[in-house]
Amino acid sequence: MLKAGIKQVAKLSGVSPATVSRTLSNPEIVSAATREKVLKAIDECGYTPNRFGASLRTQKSGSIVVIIPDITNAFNAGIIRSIEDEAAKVGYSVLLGDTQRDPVKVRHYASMVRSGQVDGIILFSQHLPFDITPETTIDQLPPLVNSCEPLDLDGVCQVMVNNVAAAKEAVNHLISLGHKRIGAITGNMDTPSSNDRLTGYKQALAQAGIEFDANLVTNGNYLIESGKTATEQLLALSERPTALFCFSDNIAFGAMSALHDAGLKVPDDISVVGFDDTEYAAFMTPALTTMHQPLKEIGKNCMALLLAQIEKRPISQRCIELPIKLQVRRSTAQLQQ
Amino acid sequence: MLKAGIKQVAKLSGVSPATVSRTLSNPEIVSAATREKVLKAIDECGYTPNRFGASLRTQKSGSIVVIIPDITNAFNAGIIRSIEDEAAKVGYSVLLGDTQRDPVKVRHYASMVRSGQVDGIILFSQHLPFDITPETTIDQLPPLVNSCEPLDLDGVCQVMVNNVAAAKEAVNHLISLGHKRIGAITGNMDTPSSNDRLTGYKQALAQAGIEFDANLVTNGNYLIESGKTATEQLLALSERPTALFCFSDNIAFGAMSALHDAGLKVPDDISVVGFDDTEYAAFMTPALTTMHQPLKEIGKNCMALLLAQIEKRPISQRCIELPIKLQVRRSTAQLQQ
DNA sequence: CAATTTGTTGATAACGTTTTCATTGAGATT
DNA sequence: AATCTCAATGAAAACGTTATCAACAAATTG
Repeated sequence: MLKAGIKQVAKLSGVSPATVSRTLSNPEIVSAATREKVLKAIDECGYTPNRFGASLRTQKSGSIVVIIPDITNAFNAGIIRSIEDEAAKVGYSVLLGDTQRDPVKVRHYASMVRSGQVDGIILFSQHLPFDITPETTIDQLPPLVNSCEPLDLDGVCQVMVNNVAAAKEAVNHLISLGHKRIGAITGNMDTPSSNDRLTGYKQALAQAGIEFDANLVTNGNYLIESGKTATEQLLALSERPTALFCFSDNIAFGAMSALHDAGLKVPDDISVVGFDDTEYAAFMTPALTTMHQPLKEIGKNCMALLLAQIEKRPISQRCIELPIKLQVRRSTAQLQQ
Repeated sequence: MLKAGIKQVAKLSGVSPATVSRTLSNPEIVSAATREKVLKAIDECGYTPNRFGASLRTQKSGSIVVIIPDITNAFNAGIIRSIEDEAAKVGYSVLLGDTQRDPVKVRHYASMVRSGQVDGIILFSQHLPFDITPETTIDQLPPLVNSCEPLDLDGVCQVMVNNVAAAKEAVNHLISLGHKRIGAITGNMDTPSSNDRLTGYKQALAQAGIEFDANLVTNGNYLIESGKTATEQLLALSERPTALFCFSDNIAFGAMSALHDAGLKVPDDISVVGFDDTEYAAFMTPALTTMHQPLKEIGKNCMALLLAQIEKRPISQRCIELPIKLQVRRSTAQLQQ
């Protein structure tokens, strides 16, 4: 029951280590007879190839790291699950790079590609975790795909969602229901996603000829709590909004809580729309109207794009934009006069 | 800018590779002068030690895998975040073993310890993912800690919560409010946690002299949806329950949704208690009374116990039971006559 | 029948570390 | 002065694979 190496297997089956290796990685180039012998020996001594030996030789780790601000967030968790799923299908392992927004941790995880511990990075952040000079070209970077929070660097593989358009669609929905005083509760304003959604909000307003009122936008941080406190602030306004555009479902969840506490009925007294369409959305009371994000597709595309880079395959489209669509439920209604 | 190895550093600083290695892992045994030289050279050529070279030599990967049924679940996500945090502190990486309850994936991830890819396993499952014979002794197993869903094997390190006692406390709370017809919505009944909670439920009932009514327990699966459908079933009973004990917050969330649809007010018409105290609990309407699980502590203890095994330190207490306490909020109230 | 191709296999050399062991020289002890 | 100790270093041998290259037999071709 001692840990068996490739040499033991070789000896046991009467072939060379090379042949054992071939039997495992290129079965078709070894004769049926020897293959059988080797397989039997492997089974007999319970041999499992040592990853480090192989990796050291091939310079491939078979792992990737996903650098993500907070695994606890349902949106992030959904994507990472999809990534894990796709990675597993192609024999890759996923290292969890939960950073809690700590730049030190981000860099730590990013450095793993230098030490060879991972073959590539999926990055959910707008900050490139490397030091680069202006002369640095894209192909000097390690395999990397950037998702959801675009970083400002041409040529990097990205899988995104059009946050401006999505926000616009969300707000247009409210406008079409007769709302004019539409509050907005943002996520962290240091993220591109939140900025883009704010831009979309403004564009929708402008297009409908509604004047932008800075008092109606309150900054949150994508967390439930912030949705609640922001809503309380908005309700304290002398002229309160008749609808709320929340930049995440979590925020909407907090908002609903605050609205209930204030004795307001959704959607009769006030409409609310969320963003993400997490699994909670459909079960809120009332069921939340929200922008549906294609988590599964995001993960899938991230992994595909990363794999192409790792395997140095040509990539036709380095920038993938996934559709995001409005999921209308019961939390929005025609404005009551 | 080519990737530098230890040999380049050695040449650049005029020492041997051995000294470079020592400078990095045992700085104190190399003279200050050479240390400085080496450090300067390292900095100059941007050297990062190759993980595989080191791991091959030391037979240590510096990684662990956490095998968990579903990262999307807020409870699981909370624990894994804590594990990642603790692991990072001691220089370990966390491989994400999200299995979606697929035994094949469980075994795949478990096998990583055999291939050397990870040094240990944190397992959230009641099934041991190895083939063992009756003669197998504990110290033949790889470093392993089992959490939340106890596996039936003496001597394995475990960090647990007393689900029987916790459930009992939850139900006693309802009983103390005058409830007698208390519905239960279970999680997956193939898990020990759910069975234990059901046991606790029955014990509390028995202790209060309330007869157990099988009609009042409905099987869910820890997901929101199941909470909703289970509640609908319970409400269809000729004599419906006056309180609901939900085996997870997600279930409670689904239950609240169903109750609202049925026009019932919580807690006036029916009380609800959950289990987990996820971040959503406090913001439900009404705020959910629930059993608080110490996610952070669970993760912390898991990692500590695993590390002790990896480093072959003596372990005084192999079985850790963490306290779980009732968090009373607004979803439970005195039974109205 | 000789020449060439094809299909299998083995020997061997890396891959990049760490660690053991031996060596050196300087300072301390007799 | 001769020996001993000790700290600092280097040489070299692993760790367990895989890939290259050469070798050999068998099969095909001219």
